[in-house]
Amino acid sequence: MPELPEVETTRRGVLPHIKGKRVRDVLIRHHQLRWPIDAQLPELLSNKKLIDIQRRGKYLLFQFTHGYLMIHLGMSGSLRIANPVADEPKLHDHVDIIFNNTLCLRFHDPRRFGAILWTEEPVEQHKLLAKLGPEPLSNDFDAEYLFKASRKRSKAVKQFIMDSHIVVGVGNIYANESLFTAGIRPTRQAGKLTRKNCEDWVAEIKKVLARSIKQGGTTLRDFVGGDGQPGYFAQQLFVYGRAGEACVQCGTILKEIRQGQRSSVYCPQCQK
DNA sequence: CAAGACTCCTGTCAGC
DNA sequence: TGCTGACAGGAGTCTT
Repeated sequence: MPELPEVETTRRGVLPHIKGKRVRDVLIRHHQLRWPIDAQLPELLSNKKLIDIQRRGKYLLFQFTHGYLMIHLGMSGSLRIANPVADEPKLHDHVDIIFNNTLCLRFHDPRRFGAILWTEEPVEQHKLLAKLGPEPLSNDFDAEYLFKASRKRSKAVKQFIMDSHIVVGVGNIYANESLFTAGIRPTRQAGKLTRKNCEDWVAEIKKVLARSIKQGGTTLRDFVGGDGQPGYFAQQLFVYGRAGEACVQCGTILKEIRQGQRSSVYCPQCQK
C-alpha cells in the first residue's frame, strides 16, 4: 500500500540505476491495469532517453526526451530494478521497461489498481494532475491554506484531508496518524477546524511524512535484487491498526469507525 | 458546486 | 481441510 513516502522512496531508489539510459524494449505481460496500458507503448518509448523522474502526489513522472511516462502504484503496486534475463519475472510482474544498460524497471501490481500512462503534453497540464492540491511538504501547504480550504466544508476532516484536490499524498494511514498527534477527532467537520487546529495538523502531517520518507531511505539498497518493498512497517504507528488497544498517551481503548469505505482509528480521550 | 456511492482487483482471513 | 464471502483500500467517475 504505497503512500507518498513509499512513492518518493521508490523514485529515489530507482533513479540512479536508469537515469540517462535509453529504452531498449518494453515488455507488457498484462495490459489491464486501472486503465489499459497503451498497446503502442513499446514503440512510443523505443530509444527514448530517461532524463529524470519527478513526483506529483503519488504519481511518478518519468521524464523522457519527448514525453512523460506517468506511473501510479495504486494500492499494491511496486517498482524495482531487475535484470530482465537473470531475474525470472514473478506472478503479477506486469511490465518490464528494459534499458540499454541491461537493467529493467519492473512493475509489479497484484491488485492492478495502478496505472501506466504516456503523455506528450506538458505534464502538469495533464488531466489527472492539473487539479491536484499542493504537495504536503511544500510551503504552499500551510495552516492558512488549510484553514481557508476547509471553510464551509461539512465533510469530516479525515475524508477532507484524503481528497487529493485539497492536498496530495495523505492516505489513510497518515491521515489517521496525523489526526491523532494533532489531537483532532476524525469525525470533526472540516469547517469547524480552528486556526490552531490547522497549525497543529499541518505540522503533524509534515512531520509524519518527512519521518517516513527518511525511514524509507534506509531500505534503498533493497531495490536492486530485493523485493523492493520499503513499507511503513518500520514506522511507529500510534493508532492505525491498533483499534481495541490502549492509547499510548492516556491508555484509553482506541476506537475504530468507518468513514466512507475507510477505517478510522482514534482515541476518544485525546482527540476532540 | 459538494458529497457520497460505486468501481477497478486479488491476497488474506473469518466462519462454517 | 476446503470453500465462500467479506474486506482492504487510491482515486477517478458517476449520481444525487
